[in-house]
Amino acid sequence: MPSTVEYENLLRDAELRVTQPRLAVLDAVYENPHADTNSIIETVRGDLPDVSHQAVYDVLKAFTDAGLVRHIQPPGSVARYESRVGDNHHHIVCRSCGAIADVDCAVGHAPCLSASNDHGFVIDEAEVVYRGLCPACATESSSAQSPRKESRV
Amino acid sequence: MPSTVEYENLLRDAELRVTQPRLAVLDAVYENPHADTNSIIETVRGDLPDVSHQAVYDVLKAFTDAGLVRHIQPPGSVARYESRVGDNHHHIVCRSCGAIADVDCAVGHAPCLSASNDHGFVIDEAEVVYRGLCPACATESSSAQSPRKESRV
DNA sequence: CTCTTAACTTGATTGATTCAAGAAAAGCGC
DNA sequence: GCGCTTTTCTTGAATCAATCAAGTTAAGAG
Repeated sequence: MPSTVEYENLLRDAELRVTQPRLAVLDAVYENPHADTNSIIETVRGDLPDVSHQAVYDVLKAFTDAGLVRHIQPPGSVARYESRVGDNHHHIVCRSCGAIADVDCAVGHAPCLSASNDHGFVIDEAEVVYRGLCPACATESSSAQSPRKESRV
Repeated sequence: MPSTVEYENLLRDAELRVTQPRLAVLDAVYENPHADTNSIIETVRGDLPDVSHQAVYDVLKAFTDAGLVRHIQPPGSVARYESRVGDNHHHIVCRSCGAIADVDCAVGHAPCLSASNDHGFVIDEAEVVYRGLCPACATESSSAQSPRKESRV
């Protein structure tokens, strides 16, 4: 949880003006990993009740362009944002509840960058989305041997 | 390009009723790899001008559930569909023009399934999205050495 | 040929995201 | 500190993929 001063420095280093909405959005993204835009808007309004949704959209776009936050788009979900940038990490999405967790690269160095047939494309990045069950949902579906109720999967 | 009879068999094998809209959608997906829903609707209407968009949505969902087609959601794009199913292949998306191509697994067997820290998730699939430049856009941006104009990347 | 059920049509609705125009305020130089 | 310029924010509307709902049609079983 960086301090306000640290947030201000982050903004200034990125050559972005320091404003209340921006500080609040930055804090919201740091405090809520993988939050969607709407959650961020609500979190921001906890501090600044009158911030417009448009401002948050604008700020998130500015942050993404500046590399301050990362914009991810898990299949079946709306846009989400995270503060962890600069490393090559991926995500796992729970099929059942949609929970998202960070996953470091399996192999130390960019793992899947070597495609077998790249069709002449110049590949510079590989993003991996793992699918599976989060601990809670996995426990639920495997331990719920009693067929009394449909386990929501 | 499978024949109509082959399409019919595909449908029957999947325990789906054979209808004109379904045959047309199936053909559209086979003929237009990675087409988005709207393109499919337009293609289908080339054969059957009065098909409703809702029918196409319904059919695509039924096909996806039955495993006849695969539903993909490249970041920054609407839903797309492809007929290549059953193998573990991935996609490369051009940053510049959005073109999509298939990419076989780098390593023969599910390449990135071994995450270093899975947070207790039970991982059963890994989908890789490669980002880069398609041959056309790569040529454009690298051969344009003259700095007269901003190369759009 | 009839019946049942799945599929399709029509029309409205949702909801994330974007667009547009004007008002506010950040940070510059003075 | 003070005004100026530019960016940022507010307000309000629009877009568009996707979904929902209710009624009609037609596929396939018997």
